[in-house]
Amino acid sequence: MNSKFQNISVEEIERRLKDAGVNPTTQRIAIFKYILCDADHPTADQIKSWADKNFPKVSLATIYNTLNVLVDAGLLRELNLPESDSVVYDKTLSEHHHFLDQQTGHLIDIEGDQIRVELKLKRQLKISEMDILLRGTQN
Amino acid sequence: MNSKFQNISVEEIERRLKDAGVNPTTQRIAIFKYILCDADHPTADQIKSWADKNFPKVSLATIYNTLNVLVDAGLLRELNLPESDSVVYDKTLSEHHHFLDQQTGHLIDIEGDQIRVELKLKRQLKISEMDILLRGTQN
DNA sequence: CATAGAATTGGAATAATTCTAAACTGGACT
DNA sequence: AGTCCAGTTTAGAATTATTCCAATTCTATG
Ligand SMILES: [Mn+2]
Ligand SMILES: [Mn+2]
Ligand SMILES: [Zn+2]
Ligand SMILES: [Zn+2]
Repeated sequence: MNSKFQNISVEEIERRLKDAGVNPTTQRIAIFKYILCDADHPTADQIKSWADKNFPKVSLATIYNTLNVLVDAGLLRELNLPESDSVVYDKTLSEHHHFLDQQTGHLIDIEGDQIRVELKLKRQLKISEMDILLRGTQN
Repeated sequence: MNSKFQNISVEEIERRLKDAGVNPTTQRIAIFKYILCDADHPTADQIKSWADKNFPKVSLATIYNTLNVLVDAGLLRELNLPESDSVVYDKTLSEHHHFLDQQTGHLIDIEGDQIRVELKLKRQLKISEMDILLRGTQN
C-alpha cells in the first residue's frame, strides 16, 4: 500500500465516469486518469501543462469544464487553500484533512481517523462539515 | 462582554498603530477603527463601500495598501475562506477558528478553548499552525 | 448517411488584487 | 512662514484565475 500513485485502466476510468453519470469523452478520460493515477492535488494549470505534452490539443476551457463536471459528479473535490490563488483538485473522496509542508509546499492527506476533534461549543451549532488544515514541517 | 462591536477611541487606535510601527495616517486610522469597532470579518470591497459613504475620497488601492500594512504589522489577520473569492479581514488575533453558517453566510469566531484536537499522526509531522473551519447551521 | 444534442474550442469577459508612476501630505528643519 | 522630503495616496493599467459566449466539432442514434 501507500504508493501515492496507482494504476487504473482506461476501462475502469470509463466505468467510473459512466457510473457517475458523466459521458466518458476522450478528454475527460485522459484528464480524470491523469488526476487519479499520476497527479497529486494538481491545479488546473498543472493539468493543462501535462495535457499540452500528451495531447494534440486540449483547451484550457475544457480543462476547467471537465474539472467542474467531475467535481459536480462527486468524482473529485476541490480545495481552496489559503496559500494559493488557484484551486487544487483532490482525488480522495473519503473524509480527510490536509497537512501543508511549509518548506516544500507539498500537501499531504491526513485521514479522518488520525484526527480526533472534541467540540465544547458555547453556542448551539449543528456542525455538518469540518475542514482542518495543518501546517508545519516534516522530519 | 460579548457585544460583537466595541468602542475604541481614535487616540487608542492611533496608539495601537504607532506601537505596531505603523504611521497613523487619516486613512489608516479610519479604516482600522472601522474594522475594529464596526465591522465583522469584512472584505476589502465592504470596507470600500463604507469608506465611500464616510469619506470624501479613499481609493481602492489605499484600502488594499492599508489592509496589507495592518496585516504585515500583525494588527489584522487575513482569512481566505473556500466559499468566497475575496479575502476577509479578521480583527481577532488570538488563536481561534471559525464557524460558517451555511444559511446566513455569517462567519463566527470559535475561540481556541472550544475545540480540543487530538492528533494521532502516522507520519512524523511538526505542526506549527492549525486552521479549522466548521460549517453548519445555528439553532 | 443525417441529424441533434453534447462537448470542445478560442477568445472575450469578469473580478480580486497588485503594480506603476505621478501627485499629494505633513512633519522636520530652516 | 517657507522649503524639503520621505512616506502615502491615487487613478488607472496590469495580472491572474476562472467563467462566459458563440461558433465549431463530435458522437450516438435512427
Ligand atoms: Mn465549481
Ligand atoms: Mn498580504
Ligand atoms: Zn486531499
Ligand atoms: Zn475570526
